Amino acid sequence: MKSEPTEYSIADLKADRVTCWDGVRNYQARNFMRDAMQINDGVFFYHSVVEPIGIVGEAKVVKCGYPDYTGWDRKDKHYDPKTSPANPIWSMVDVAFVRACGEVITLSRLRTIPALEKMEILRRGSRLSVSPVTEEEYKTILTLREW
DNA sequence: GCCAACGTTGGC
DNA sequence: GCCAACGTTGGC
Repeated sequence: MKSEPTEYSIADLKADRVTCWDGVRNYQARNFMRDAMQINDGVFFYHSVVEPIGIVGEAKVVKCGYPDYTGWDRKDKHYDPKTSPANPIWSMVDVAFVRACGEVITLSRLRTIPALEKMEILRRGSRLSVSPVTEEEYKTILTLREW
């Protein structure tokens, strides 16, 4: 799960302990949250845009896909007039903090790992803010450092 | 700050 | 239903 740390960082998640992953307004990313993510699924928290870019921690799913109610909140920055309580379009999950990396696992390092070659987030032009990680990729990333 | 890649919109 | 125009994302 990708986030710009100026918006929401791993430190924020650590402080909050649990957060709802609201504001995703992309259908593919929504589908992963709505249809695929299950309770206790592991999640890597990725900081984008701000240096150093990369994986900064681990979280887990504690609540499965449910309507993102910020979509029909006119005051919310992710307000979307197309959605409503009667017609919920967007979904979110809740994730809980698990642990932070002592040091960021940088994007440039991830790109050097052959086992991660096909990972969605490393695909050229990938812009999905929520993307799948295979079990093998997950285990590989866990070996990259002390957690 | 640039720009490639991608998703969305809307005219036809 | 096509596709040009536009807006956004995000690495560099």
